[in-house]
Amino acid sequence: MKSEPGEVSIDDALAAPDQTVAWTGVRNYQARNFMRDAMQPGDGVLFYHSSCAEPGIAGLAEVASTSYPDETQFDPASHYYDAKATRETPRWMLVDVRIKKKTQLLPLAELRKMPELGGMQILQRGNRLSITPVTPQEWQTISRYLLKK
DNA sequence: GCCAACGTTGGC
DNA sequence: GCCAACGTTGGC
Repeated sequence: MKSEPGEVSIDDALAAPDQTVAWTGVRNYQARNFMRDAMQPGDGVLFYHSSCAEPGIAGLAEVASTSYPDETQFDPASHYYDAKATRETPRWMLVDVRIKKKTQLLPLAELRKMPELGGMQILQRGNRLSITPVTPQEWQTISRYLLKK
């Protein structure tokens, strides 16, 4: 899951109550559908810093809730306000994400050097989705790399 | 700041 | 439903 550290960094998430943040601001249907339909509490999350000086994986997290409406869609003062969304028929759903471990940054450039990750969705040309699935093999490769001393 | 790639919008 | 125009993402 991508986050711009200028908005919510892994340190921001660590400082939040219960190390948990609501994943607000997703306004892409595919990404929303992953949160709404595919994610379960306890699922592993790679916390990725995007649009910053050093893009890459900053730590390990987990899905900490089932999906529920993103409050920011109802708030006219929010950058993420959506006039077409109502409380009766919300358009944007999110999940809570709890940080489990901040790690050394695993930079995008390093990810690209790992042959086992050649098929990883986030590394594909033109990928822009802020939430993408990770295969068990990719998870193994990355979490081992992150947790090794 | 550039720009490739992709998503969304809206006229027809 | 098509598709051109426009907006956004995100690495570099």
